[in-house]
Amino acid sequence: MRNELMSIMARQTATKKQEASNPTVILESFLPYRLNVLASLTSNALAQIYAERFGLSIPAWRVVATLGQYENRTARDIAAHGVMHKSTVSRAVASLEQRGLIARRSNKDDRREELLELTAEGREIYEALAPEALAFEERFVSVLTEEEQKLLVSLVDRLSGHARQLAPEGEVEG
Amino acid sequence: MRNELMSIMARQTATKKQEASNPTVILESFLPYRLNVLASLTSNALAQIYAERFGLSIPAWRVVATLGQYENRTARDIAAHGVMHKSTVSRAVASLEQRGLIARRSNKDDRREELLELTAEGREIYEALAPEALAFEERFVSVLTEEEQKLLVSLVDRLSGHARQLAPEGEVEG
DNA sequence: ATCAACTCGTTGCGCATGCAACCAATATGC
DNA sequence: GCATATTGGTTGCATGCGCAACGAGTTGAT
Repeated sequence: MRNELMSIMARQTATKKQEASNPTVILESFLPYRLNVLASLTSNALAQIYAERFGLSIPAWRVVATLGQYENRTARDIAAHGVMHKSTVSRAVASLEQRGLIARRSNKDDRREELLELTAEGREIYEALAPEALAFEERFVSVLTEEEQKLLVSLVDRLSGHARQLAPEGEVEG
Repeated sequence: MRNELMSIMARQTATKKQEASNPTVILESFLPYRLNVLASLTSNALAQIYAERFGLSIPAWRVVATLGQYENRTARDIAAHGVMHKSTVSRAVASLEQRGLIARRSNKDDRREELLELTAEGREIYEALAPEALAFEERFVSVLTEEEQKLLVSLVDRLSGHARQLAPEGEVEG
């Protein structure tokens, strides 16, 4: 069962021979690398949809997607959930507001934070975008069985939870 | 079994109610999103190791890691394998060469491409880095059983292979 | 009530990134 | 053989990013 990545790299079978004292990172099975590569592949592909068709950056799409699913949420929530820097979210929010796709109303109980929500126009875009995103995902995961898909999500869940714990408190969202 | 991500977002159980005509992307089970978040978490954590301790950027680390595993490879190979833009790799290679960590020799058979390899100093850094990277990975995946780890890699394999096919030819590496 | 510590969000700055144009070398068509 | 297309790699440019500093609001201690 030949796989793609091997075929790219392994012109000869020229993998460095392993000496006991010199551990080698095998990129093909090194999860941080593999996960990043896979994430890039999916990001790039998905980004085409919402960039070309709707003029949204990745952070902007995430804000819209979050507010599409949760009626309202703060910038901080969105940043933490998506492991984005707060300045990234701030700028995405600013541009979406300027385009009239989202609105902010400051929370009476804590006037530092502002609750964000989609405008009617914003929701229109979301409702155009969501089916495309779901269709993309479906194509993307179609190589896996239903069971495998669920399994994958649960593995990713557990890894993400664990990774968040490993990350020192402040480091993730700046 | 409460999970981390839910606890961040689900203050109330305020998920938008689903109407038949308005599909909603559930971010918690939307794989492109989840994979990117997980990749960010691991990248950020790993990056601390090779940035702070060895002054390497992510692309630079990838070049070093590739040449540590495969004796020599071209910039193009490295870019394609890691789904990086060729200009990103070009600059990483330039800086590594300037620091004396890698060397290039142009291929006699095709003088457009240059084979890259670690210098002695480069290999020293690799050999210091590799065990740390492996130790990090071990901690990272320690929430999974051995079987689950293998399973995950194989799922990622299949998804990556499939995603590479979906990506229009030129789009991935510019 | 006051002051320090903390939090949400914004912004100036420097740097890295992707894009597109480019050069040199090779491959392809005629 | 010659012109054209393609490929590996570099670079100028504009954009986006993370960082760190900041303002405004809140919390907690005294």
